[in-house]
Amino acid sequence: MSQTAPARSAGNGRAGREAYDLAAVLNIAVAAFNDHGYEATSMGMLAQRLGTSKSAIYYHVSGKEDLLRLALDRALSELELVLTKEMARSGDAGDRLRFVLRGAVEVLVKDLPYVTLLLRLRGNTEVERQALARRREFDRAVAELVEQARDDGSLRADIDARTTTRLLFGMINSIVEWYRPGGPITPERLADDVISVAFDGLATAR
Amino acid sequence: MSQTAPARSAGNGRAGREAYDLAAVLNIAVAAFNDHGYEATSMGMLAQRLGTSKSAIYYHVSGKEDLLRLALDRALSELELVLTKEMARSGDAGDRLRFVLRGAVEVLVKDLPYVTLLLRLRGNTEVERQALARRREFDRAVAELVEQARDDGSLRADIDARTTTRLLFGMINSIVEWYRPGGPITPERLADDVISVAFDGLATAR
DNA sequence: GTCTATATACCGATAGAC
DNA sequence: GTCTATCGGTATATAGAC
Repeated sequence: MSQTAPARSAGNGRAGREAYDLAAVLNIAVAAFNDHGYEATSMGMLAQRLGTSKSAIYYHVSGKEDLLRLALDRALSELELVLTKEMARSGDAGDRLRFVLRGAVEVLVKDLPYVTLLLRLRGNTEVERQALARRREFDRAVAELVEQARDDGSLRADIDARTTTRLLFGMINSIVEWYRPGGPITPERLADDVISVAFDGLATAR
Repeated sequence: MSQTAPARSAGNGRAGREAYDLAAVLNIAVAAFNDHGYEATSMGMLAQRLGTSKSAIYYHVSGKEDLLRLALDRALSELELVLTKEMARSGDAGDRLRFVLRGAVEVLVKDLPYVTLLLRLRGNTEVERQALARRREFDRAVAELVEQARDDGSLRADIDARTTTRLLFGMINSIVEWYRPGGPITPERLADDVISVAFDGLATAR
């Protein structure tokens, strides 16, 4: 666990310096993990990027795995929030599926480095395995929506639901490998394009 | 470089034992790299999986990075072969694009562990960076096909070609994360489904 | 070709001064 | 809160016997 538990409460006056530090450490760490891979990133490299020493980092977090855990929790919480919002909606399964996919793209863009880290997990440690379990649960919930949409007749039924879900996620998740905010494509346009390609395909309109 | 250069020449009589050994080492290594990540895989782990010692491995290859280089070369050579075959074909750009995508899916399934390793590279070492450069060249060639197909009118033009190519690859490449040969979906069916979803979309036929 | 033993370097993490 | 110095462990890779 982090040694600076109140770090997440923002706007706590002058004591906010600690919160900024933890956030800065986490941002730098996630960027380094994504650049070189989690295992290939040493605490020494993080210290170098932060312009401090290894010990200074250990004051803020209990270790390298703690940084990973905090980062993954942020990504997973944001994704799970999309499902929470979805459950409060009306509409048929097709509409709700579109809502979730759009929400996933938005989270992916908003917290790009954090979601990138999540999507590259290999399950080497217990922290990673627990994160993967949470991610699988998210995937399972979306897969259920896909099945409902299929039963409703809004999705084609000649391809099985599991394959459909996986190809959908494959397309969406791959966004972290190339999309960079601030480029020519806005997040809204990106979400539109993804959903349009997924549902209507690339071929010229029939 | 490998110390057993003639290892690739198959069918060389009784001396074929060395070839088998190198192939076995490579297969085990690639599997381990995919399970734990390249950096997180130690030579000791490979020795354990092979039932020998670290030194025995160093007799066959010059080091851990040599194993990575051999594995990536195999995956890249197979993918590049698809483009070579494509250039000898006639037909419009749309047909040729479908041919390349189908070929990519087939290579991906046939050499699943090797392509998986390729797709997970981070570019930490020179070997990885050179492999990434070759992969980018492959991607660029396919992107060119996409543009031609767009100009021909066989692909929709309301989404830019780069985004189209990336979403296509995202869907195809994600196959390594879930597809397992020997399951209920044959490679041919998989290729059909991927191309069908990519071109016609998931929505019920209009 | 494979083994044990080891050289050398770097890893994550800690101690203790300031 | 950050520093230098260092611990114990493990990594890649090699030496030399067999």
